[in-house]
Amino acid sequence: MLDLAFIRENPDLVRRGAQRKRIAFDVDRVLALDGERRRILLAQENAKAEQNRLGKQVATLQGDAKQEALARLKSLKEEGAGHEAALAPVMRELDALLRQAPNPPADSVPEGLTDADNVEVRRHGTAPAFAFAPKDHVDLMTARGWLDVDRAGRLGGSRSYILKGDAVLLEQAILRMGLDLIASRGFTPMSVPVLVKEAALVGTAYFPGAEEQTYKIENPTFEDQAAWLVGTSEVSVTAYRAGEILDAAELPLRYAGISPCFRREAGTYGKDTRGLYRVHQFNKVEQVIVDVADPERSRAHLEDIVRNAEDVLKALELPYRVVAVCTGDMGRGQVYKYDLEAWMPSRKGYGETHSASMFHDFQARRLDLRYRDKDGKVRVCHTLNNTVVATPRVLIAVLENHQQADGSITIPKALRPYLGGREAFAPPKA
RNA sequence: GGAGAGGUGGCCGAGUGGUCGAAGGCGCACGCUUGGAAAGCGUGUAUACCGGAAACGGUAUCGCAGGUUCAAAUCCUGUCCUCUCCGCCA
Repeated sequence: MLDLAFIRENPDLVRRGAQRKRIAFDVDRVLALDGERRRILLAQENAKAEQNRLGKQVATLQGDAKQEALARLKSLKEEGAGHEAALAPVMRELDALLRQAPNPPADSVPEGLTDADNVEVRRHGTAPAFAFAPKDHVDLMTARGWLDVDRAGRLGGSRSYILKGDAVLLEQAILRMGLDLIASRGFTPMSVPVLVKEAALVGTAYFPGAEEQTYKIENPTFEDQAAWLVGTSEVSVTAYRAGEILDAAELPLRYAGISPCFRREAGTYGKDTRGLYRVHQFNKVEQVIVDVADPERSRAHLEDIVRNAEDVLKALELPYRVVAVCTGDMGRGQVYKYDLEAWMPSRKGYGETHSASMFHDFQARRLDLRYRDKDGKVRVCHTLNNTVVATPRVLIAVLENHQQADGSITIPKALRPYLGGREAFAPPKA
């Protein structure tokens, strides 16, 4: 969410930002509503002020003077009710509009419409040149009894999967390696709720917007608001300190959330239907940073969390590239966004494995996540997040890239300590 | 699922109709005191919005929503959350 005062003072910047992101947003309507709001508010508060002043005197008054005061109070009360009635629809529309306001992208964000317009920033490693016909991860896994999609479908519907045997150990090894790496860089591991109240989704700016992509709970144990399953622990971790005024001395906060993630993937019928690329439930380690409202520091954090993710991909010995997500593909809240894409032989291309977002105060304002700076002034924080590692998608890259001519799969060195020192998975039994 | 207790400022905790944005304490900041420190003393210490160049003024906020009243932290209704006990279950 943008600050209303910011929109008031920078209407052109906001308008231009919305255009660049290809998001419809009526700045003029917001300005008109804001003016209306302030006009009514002033009248309402003046009436209320007189009411309060008079009300205090009433107790000391007698006879006619008292009756007169009471009559005046009555009319003031009616006047106040009138103002309130006039204000309500203005506020309702203004709040709704404000929640839709897109955060202007940084000047350096590449222009574009879709992910096809994203710009490659750098590339690491090269796609393996197989001297044999490489198998895709589904074949590699099925041959070993590691994957059962058919029975999973019966249990959990489409886009379900069951990992078995070494695939489970490999998955856990990858998650744990990622968690250890991020923890060693000062991020506090956090195991957080995946079942959350709607406020957390609204606060992190997923709602309104992503309701269709999110699983809603039919019978939550609380009734004050809807309950949902998060699509990423970013939601829980970023909202963790919501409503607090943080001490600048404890910033930046660095958290590493670990959780299952749930996504409905509505509207993706027929897309990525084979294998583990697009599933409804997966596991992820996520990095989140909360810091002071300083664009340069935020930018430095963004580069840091991208580097952390790159180091995970390097540890997995995967070729990858970093892309700067273009204006049309980046979403309402982000000021800048990088995707990291690992090489996936079966896709004959790079597939997204990480997504790093810099929000400035967009999420924090909704979350009411603030801090007191050196001068004692309360300010809204900046937030960022990025994947550390997510499975099973990354399994695709790991298994496919590391398959050998003899049918074995080499285990990246960084994972071996987590797999009892094994160096490779043997070829499947004939 | 059943029974009970409770939700007040950064924290503890007082407050049952106006003088309460809220006593007192702790914490924190600044100052005095001191060779230095502690103790002691003094002063200050919420957030949002509106108006104002500013000084400052106004409005709102005692879990949340609504009601009674000229006036609500205080009375009424609903609701959410937390805790304790019983039951059930992992």
